[in-house]
Amino acid sequence: MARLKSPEKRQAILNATVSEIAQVGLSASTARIAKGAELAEGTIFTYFSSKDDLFNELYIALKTEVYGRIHADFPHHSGLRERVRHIWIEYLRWAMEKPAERKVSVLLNLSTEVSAATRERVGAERSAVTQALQELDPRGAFQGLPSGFAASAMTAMQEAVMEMASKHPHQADQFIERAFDAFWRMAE
Amino acid sequence: MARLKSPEKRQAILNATVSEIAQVGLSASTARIAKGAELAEGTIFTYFSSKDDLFNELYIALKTEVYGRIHADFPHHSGLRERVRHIWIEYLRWAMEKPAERKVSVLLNLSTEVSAATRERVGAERSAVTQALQELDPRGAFQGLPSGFAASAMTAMQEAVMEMASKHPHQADQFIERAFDAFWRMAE
Amino acid sequence: MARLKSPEKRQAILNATVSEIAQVGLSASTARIAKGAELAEGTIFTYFSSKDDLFNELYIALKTEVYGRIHADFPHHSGLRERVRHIWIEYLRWAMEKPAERKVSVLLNLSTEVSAATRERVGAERSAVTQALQELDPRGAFQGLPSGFAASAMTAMQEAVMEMASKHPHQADQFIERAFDAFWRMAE
Amino acid sequence: MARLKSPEKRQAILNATVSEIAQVGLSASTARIAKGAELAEGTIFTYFSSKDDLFNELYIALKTEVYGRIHADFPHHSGLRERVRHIWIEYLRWAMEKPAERKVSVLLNLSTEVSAATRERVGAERSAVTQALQELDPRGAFQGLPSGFAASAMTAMQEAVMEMASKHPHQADQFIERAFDAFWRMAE
DNA sequence: GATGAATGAGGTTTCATTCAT
DNA sequence: TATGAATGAAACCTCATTCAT
Repeated sequence: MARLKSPEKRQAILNATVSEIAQVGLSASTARIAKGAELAEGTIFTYFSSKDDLFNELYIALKTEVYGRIHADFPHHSGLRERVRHIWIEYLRWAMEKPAERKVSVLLNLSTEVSAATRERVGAERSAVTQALQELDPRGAFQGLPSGFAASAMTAMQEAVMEMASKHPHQADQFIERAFDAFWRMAE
Repeated sequence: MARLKSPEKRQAILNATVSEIAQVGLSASTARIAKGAELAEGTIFTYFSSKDDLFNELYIALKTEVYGRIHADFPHHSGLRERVRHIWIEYLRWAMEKPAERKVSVLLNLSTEVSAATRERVGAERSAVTQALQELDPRGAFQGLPSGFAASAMTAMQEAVMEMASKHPHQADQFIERAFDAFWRMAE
Repeated sequence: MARLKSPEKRQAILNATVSEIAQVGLSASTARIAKGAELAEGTIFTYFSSKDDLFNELYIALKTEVYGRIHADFPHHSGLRERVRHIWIEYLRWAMEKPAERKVSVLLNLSTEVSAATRERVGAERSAVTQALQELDPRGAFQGLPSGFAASAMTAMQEAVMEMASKHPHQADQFIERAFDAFWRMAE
Repeated sequence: MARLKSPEKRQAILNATVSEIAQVGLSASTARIAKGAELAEGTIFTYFSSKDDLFNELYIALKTEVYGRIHADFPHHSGLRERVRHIWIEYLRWAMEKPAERKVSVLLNLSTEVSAATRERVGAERSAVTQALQELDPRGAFQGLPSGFAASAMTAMQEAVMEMASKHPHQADQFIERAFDAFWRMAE
């Protein structure tokens, strides 16, 4: 048989895509991505049917990575605060360990190139997260705000933490904890 | 004497740019922007030296618009809560009245095409805002977090409000108020 | 005002297209066509929206040229033989004067790139030709064959003449006449 | 010993090539041909040294098929009319039974990819046909026209019959006979 | 021999920018 | 100043062919 499609090359392409998008934005070219992955330009298209497909698959890979991490040792049987804190921390740790991935994730979120179908596919993978955040909705200051607001607020506050933490990386763990306390005030 | 450059045309270009970017993202082409402004393709380049320049100028125009609005009837002599509430409300009103402008503003914020110099130039225009938000830093749950965190948190929370408000536009005013209460809990 | 689109350049593109297709077939590339027309690659696309459009327009131009020539001094009031002979001669003269045009015309006829709509548009331009050829259908050996066969037979026989005439160009006029006599035998 | 090249696979490639070219023209890709033959992309190149070679071999195969059929029960000892009629009928029957093959044959005839050498090789296989058609040259209306014209005229007229017959398939046999009568008028 | 991943040249088309008008 | 045709680099993608398996 001929060579098999190599998962390593596929991953190399995804990695190179992250790195290019992080540098130049969504206008990253397939030619430069190929060069980054040390592959021929054409090879990208044996792994992804089009640039669009590549971006959608990357979106899925990134989301899967974070949610996988969050679910890995999720404290399903702990109290709400503990579960929300777990989400808070794991997400922020990932984001800080992999700033390029996180930046690309943000850009893809805003992009029209990621299809609704792709977004839906990913939604399924975050059940425990979704549930915990839904429990926040009727609590504290979130009462009277539409369902889903707590989740949005959390994501939003995490953005703020990211920004700060990237400026003071050695204090990051401390910020993460303190900022969670701030966030939790809204839920009490 | 030669004709003068017309401020109306300049503004038409900026408006068309907003509308194009809102539709297709930062890959909006100068040709389509020109068509949107009902001008010839080349005319863009008598008003802006390059596409890059256009995007930077647009960034400035958008930021100037919001901050101008916030400063217009800013309650300089009121208490902190009132001043922060004013910023909160005015920004959100602008964002909801002009969703395309806001969307473009977000995209430009994330873009590498807007230079550091441009971002600095705009910083100067937000003195009252900056000052009010700095006063938040040592308060409530923001203690122990780096200076600037409160401002980031506010921006972030406003994102969350925007998202919700765009889904339930008729209740927007109510959300804005309630969400401010939630935010303010962190500062108490 | 800016430069106007120049009919000369449009024609230069069409000519270069003929010459390229004549040499390499329908796989002629836009890059080589542009070079042949001594224009930049991009310029082709200010005159034709796509390669497909170019080929369709070329088809129309070629057909219009022949039919225009045939209709120019068409003997509308002569007998059938004279009218058919006129068509026979004028078509063959054109084909022999412009062998590349004719070759391209044949290739485009067989090509799927020329749309049905384009073919119809051209049909309208050949009224006198169509009519004369229809008068042939019930005559001589064409009786009992479907309508349109005489026209096909004529085209077909002209192909044969073309082939011979291109091998013996100095006797071409003589062949054209004699071959018409042969063709006409079928109609008597 | 190594496996032998399989004549079945070679034929499968030729068949798939016919079917692809019939559908999309001479731009048929080797990848799609391979898929049509249910073989791997690379396998084509163990049977044919290049795409060009494949097309030339296909040309030969198609011509060999028709001439083989015509020669199979050729009435060598009959009169000229009978021999020409045999050629006429057998060719048209083949063309109508295998419209894709015929279409491809026409396209390859016009193509620059089929070399002069290939065309010559095939010429040898049509001795009886060539001879019968040469006997037509000095007859009837073909007098005074160059040698070979009768053969061209016949091919040409067959094209016309094909076109009509494909539009009225159930009357095809009848057309074939009647059109032969028309053709023969030129030879009387 | 058979496979299909890998290659990179070359295809069509878009686009920011220039410049003749 | 305003126009839009002209430019050619660069974008995405296809493809014949090679070669590791």
